[in-house]
Amino acid sequence: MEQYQSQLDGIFQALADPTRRAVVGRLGRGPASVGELAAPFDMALPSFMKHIHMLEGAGLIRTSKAGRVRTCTIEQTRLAAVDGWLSEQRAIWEGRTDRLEQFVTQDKEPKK
Amino acid sequence: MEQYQSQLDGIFQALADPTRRAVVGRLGRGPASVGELAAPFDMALPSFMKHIHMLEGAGLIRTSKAGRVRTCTIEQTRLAAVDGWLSEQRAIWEGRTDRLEQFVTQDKEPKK
DNA sequence: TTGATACTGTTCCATAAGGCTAAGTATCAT
DNA sequence: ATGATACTTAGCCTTATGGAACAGTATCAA
Repeated sequence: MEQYQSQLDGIFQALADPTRRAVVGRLGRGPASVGELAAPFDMALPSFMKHIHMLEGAGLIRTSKAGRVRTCTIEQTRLAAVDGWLSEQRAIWEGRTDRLEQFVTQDKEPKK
Repeated sequence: MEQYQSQLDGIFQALADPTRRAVVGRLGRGPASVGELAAPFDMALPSFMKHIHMLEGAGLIRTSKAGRVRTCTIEQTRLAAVDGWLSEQRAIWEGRTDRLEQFVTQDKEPKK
């Protein structure tokens, strides 16, 4: 609950860059290698890798290496934290300040 | 549509700090002066003001001065941009890559 | 008109972010 | 065994962030 805040720091920070948001968007279509992900960007690989590391650090993606290829996968559940924070805000300004704990501490369930 | 991205940069960046998220949370309960907002934080006023400026720059709050007091108000519609981006992501990984324009360019309507 | 209040403006500082190049390692293909 | 591929590591550079102190301005209250 204290670390909820620092997690949000990392998540929002990671999403505050267009390159990283684009990577998240791409990974939404399915896993991809670092090379594939980097291709669309006019940027040296080491620079691009920093973005990958930051996304992984924020928990927004997972990566694993097979041979010389590192494959990245999106971690959808982490975006739920953003969703949770938004719900929290909405709850506040709608006057429903109760039930906040639910948004904050548990992963949001498929809201269908 | 190009500036949609740089707007998101600013919004996510602004939300990537716990002080600023706390201010957003507080303003969700109603307008407040800079002094009131700053009170809970162990921070010099000029430092705190930087956060206010950043939030205003991102369009997340509006401020106006009456006499010597500057009052801040939340701009709920700006958080809708975050909501829109999230919807976009969800649309992508659910395979519905059509209709993206709608999420991107127009304010989301109350999704009741 | 004096003093307190509520910011503002300016400058400084340390660290982090985002980019680069150059060189290194580990696989895979031949 | 060699060369190409796919990252990695290590520095370096510039700008942005988040904090501080200190002095300044504009109100409001007495």
